[in-house]
Amino acid sequence: MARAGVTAERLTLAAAELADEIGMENVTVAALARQFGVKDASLYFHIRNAHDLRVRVALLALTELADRVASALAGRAGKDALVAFANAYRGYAKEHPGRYAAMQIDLDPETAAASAGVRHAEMTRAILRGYRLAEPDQTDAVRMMHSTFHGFVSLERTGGFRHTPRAADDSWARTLDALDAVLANWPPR
Amino acid sequence: MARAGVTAERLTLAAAELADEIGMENVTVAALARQFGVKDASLYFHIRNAHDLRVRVALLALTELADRVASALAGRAGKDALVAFANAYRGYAKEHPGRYAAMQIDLDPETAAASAGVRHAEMTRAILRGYRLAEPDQTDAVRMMHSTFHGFVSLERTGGFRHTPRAADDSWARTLDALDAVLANWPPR
DNA sequence: GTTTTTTGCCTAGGGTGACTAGGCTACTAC
DNA sequence: GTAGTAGCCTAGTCACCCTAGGCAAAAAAC
Repeated sequence: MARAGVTAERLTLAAAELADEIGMENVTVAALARQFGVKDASLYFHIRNAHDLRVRVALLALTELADRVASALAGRAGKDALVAFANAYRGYAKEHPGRYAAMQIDLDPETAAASAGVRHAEMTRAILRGYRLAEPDQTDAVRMMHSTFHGFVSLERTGGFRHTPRAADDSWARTLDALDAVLANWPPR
Repeated sequence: MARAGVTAERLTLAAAELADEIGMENVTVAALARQFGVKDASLYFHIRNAHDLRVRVALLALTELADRVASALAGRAGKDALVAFANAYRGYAKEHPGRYAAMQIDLDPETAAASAGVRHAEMTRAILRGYRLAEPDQTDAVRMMHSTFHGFVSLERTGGFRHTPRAADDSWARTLDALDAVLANWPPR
């Protein structure tokens, strides 16, 4: 019997692609095994369990997103950097809804600390250097930025903007304008 | 054999409470049946299927949240109203994490249109009257507000703020300050 | 107050998915 | 070549979702 050549990496990538196609909630060990022409039991040689698989997809997505954001950010500063970051973030979520969904599972603290999530935080802080915010304002601003991006993308994806005709793209652009304005003029305590 | 007195409403409420205790992903038809001392097959007399149950919990949560926000908003205007809305929203999510998670499934358009979600939108717009924003800025601002609230609560819940010592409460308060500032001074096109 | 209808719950059973134990076989290293 | 190990297998358990069909309790009709 020929071997299928399954590895944890190939499984993770296939799971990510499957997630983008059919939704993360439909990515099962059994479905993945079918894709590889292999019995589901065989996959447990490469992954610990279904949760482990989901964590791997989440880490993959975090890394991919961080890479994308990093290259979008190269050579930019100020509002330019803010917009580039935001568009890279939203673009990734739109192109890879399944991967984006996978990112939302909560990782245990050690895993999270070792993930590309920390690169996100660093890059967000880097943007804020253009706005000259001191701690603790900087942390608050990072959190607000992240909240806005994630919230917008998340609501857009679940159809939260459907009931109003206004295009999401336009609201997104204006939201970034507003975010830039408030970062440039962060309210004093 | 005595009847258990199961109704769709009681099932929905029990499912919501179960969700808050053990997480929405663990709310199963089987678990719910056990709570009522009944066989799982019996529940299908009251609910169509597992998805129907989740939708019911989502609608319940949307209504509860809208009620809570409405009473928090009574008699307030301007930043006062903004903060009251935001705190009611975040408070509900913190007290009822399972219900909040249930709210995130995407409803089909008709169901969403008939849900309490529209009340949320109305109330958000009501707040913005204090800031005198005309369309389409108003829609953009509504979306930004909602994104910020949802994003913050969502990140907080999945532990996105764990790696920085700054208290989430403080960042929340400052985020609301920033939101108030940007609404009061919405950037011109 | 009996009959009829409806309602609420049951048992039985099929389908899918997660996972374990234990076996066989193809590569790898010596 | 032989030993070991890595990759895949079958077989089987358990949980959950859901349907079909039966029976008894409650409600409605007479």
